[in-house]
Amino acid sequence: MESVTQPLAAALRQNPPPPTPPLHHRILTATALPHLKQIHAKIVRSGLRLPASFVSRLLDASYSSPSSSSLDYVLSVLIHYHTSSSPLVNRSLCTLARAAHPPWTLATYGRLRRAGIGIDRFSLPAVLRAAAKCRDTTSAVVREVHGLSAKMGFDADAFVQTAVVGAYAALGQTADARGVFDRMIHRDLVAWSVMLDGYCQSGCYNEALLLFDEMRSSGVVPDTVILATILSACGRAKNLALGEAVHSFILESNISFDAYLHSTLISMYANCGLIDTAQSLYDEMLPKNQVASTAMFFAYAKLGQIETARNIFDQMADKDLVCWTAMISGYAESDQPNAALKLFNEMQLLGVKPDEITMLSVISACANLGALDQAKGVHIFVNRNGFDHVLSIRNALIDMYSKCGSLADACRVFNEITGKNVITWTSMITGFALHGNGRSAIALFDQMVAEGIMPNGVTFISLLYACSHTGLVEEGRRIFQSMVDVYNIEPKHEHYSCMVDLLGRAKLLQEALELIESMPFAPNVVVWGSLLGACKIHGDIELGELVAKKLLELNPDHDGAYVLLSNIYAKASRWDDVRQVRKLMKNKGVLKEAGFSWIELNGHVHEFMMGDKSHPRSSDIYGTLDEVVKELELVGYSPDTKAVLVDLEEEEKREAVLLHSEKLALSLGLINSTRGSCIRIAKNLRICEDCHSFMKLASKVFEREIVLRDRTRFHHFKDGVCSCGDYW
DNA sequence: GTAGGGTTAG
Repeated sequence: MESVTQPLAAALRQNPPPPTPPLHHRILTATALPHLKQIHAKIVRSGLRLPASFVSRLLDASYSSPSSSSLDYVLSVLIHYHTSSSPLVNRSLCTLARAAHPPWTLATYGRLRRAGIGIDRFSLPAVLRAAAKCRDTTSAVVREVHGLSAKMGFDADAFVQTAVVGAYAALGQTADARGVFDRMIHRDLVAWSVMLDGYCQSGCYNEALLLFDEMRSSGVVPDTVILATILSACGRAKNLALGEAVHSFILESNISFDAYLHSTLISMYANCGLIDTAQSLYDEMLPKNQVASTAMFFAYAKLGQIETARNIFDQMADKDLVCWTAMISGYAESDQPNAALKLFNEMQLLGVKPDEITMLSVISACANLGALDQAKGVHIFVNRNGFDHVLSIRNALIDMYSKCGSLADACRVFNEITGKNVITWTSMITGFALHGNGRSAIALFDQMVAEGIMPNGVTFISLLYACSHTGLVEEGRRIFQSMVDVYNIEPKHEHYSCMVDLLGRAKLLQEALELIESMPFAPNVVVWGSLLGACKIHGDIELGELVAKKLLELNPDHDGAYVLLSNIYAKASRWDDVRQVRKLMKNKGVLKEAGFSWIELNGHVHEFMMGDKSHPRSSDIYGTLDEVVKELELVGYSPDTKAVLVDLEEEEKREAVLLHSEKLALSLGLINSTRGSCIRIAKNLRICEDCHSFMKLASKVFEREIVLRDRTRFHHFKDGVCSCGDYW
């Protein structure tokens, strides 16, 4: 302190400002830190006593331009001026804890304790809040403060104990929080509220709802804060019955219907699928606030009514970060990654700074787009904006890189992470699975378990998927068994679906059917769909008909069922049956999802439909395609018209096959690349057999590595072979 | 102590 203030004081002496206002006036008005420090030094020298309000301003100024030297300064002031139970100490800790400098609060707390300065019932909650906010804190700090609070005799102090509950809950230690809560002698509404919210923050909505029940039976009457928390939990847990009960309770109790409750009700009904109820509540709301509007449009976005969502979004006068993020996420989840990225750019042009949640949606959009250059751009943005050490973001980056075809980049991000969680491992396992590297996926799983990370249900979906795409039948069976026997995870539809896929692909159709019949719950469309896919691969008409029937019983509009069934018939040249299925589809208004491919060149995404002529370089593309076909025919390529599933003349079929969208994308890629380089193509449906052979030959003849992402996996074509080993 | 946006799979 001396070294900082003395030169300034000296400067002051040498060059005193001529019409100096009286010292007491300056004490009352100064706000800038250097100025305050000068006055501080003067007062210290003059032996005057410092007014508390001045010290308080001095501290505020120090916190507003934080650095380690200003922290030292704060401490020296505090240590110099403290009294045994100083409100100033508490205020400092609170300010530090709120000012997004939680590690400093902890450091300050430690040094104050060492200096023997009073820590009392008011300082402990501030320290706890800081501990809970620190990203890397384990519960050790909370445990320490918790122990200290007991030692100091605050175990019956509702204020302190509520803070302990809140701190454990904020770290996700809901069991510890609940333990403290249960031992509290006096529980006020705030204590209930903190515990309820703690459950909700950790995603334990059902526990929250149970606790709410308990609260009501113990005669505690909820207030609006608690009701809002509970309604939100009902929405997230999709517990419509309780949500409606709470709604009635609010109406019956004449509780004032404030904006909080109104927005929460809208979001509860929307989350429970009652969009019309949500809409009429929203219509009644005047004025409509940002929260309610965001809840409303996000609900439409989740229902796939993205245009309705966008209309509400566009009508909003003020849009905060949550609002932008919700719309970006809405596009990302609705398979419109380009729109999501476009909106992200617009948001930034308006000067709105993204947070971690925004970035997660943007990264996910980029993953779905599958464009590597854009992905790298997003990664650079993440690094430049200080998101690079956030675990959830790094996890999302692993997924993004693997879905953009660069397993190497995904591995790099993975290897740099210390403190990997189950999502980190699962994302990497999924990466290997997507690229057909089943052995690596299993090896990574073993390593994960060896490092003491518990797999979850999603981990097993990825693992089984990896086995299925590599044909590792025996390993798949073993993993499925260990999931139940060793890890005690109940297999769900998704797991059975992967197993059916695994067995079905390996031509074990009967075993797959038996597995479905042995399921402890009714199979859904996805499970039957996996079996139908296998019937198509192996041309099993009889079983295929049966499975398609089951599928259509569950969902008469399932386009996949019709398409696969007609493919099965087409493969066997049963054109009458094909026509009949197509007629049925037409009558029912079921549309086949249109196939398209896209390719990224210099950060620009080019999209192609089958036979698309809308590209500006269309004539070059078709010219190139003709030459490519000629060259490939020299090395034995002949269009495999089995892939054409409509009854056409042979020549027409040949043309149809040659117009597949991925071939157009490849032609554009060839025009824009040189020998030895890599061409990356993505496709929304699965690649057909003819395009697969075409890509293999093209990779050899034109000396390009071709990385093609289809609906379910990656194919890396190089030197005439594909990484999938033709097993897909 | 309160409402709206989130990463792995599908």
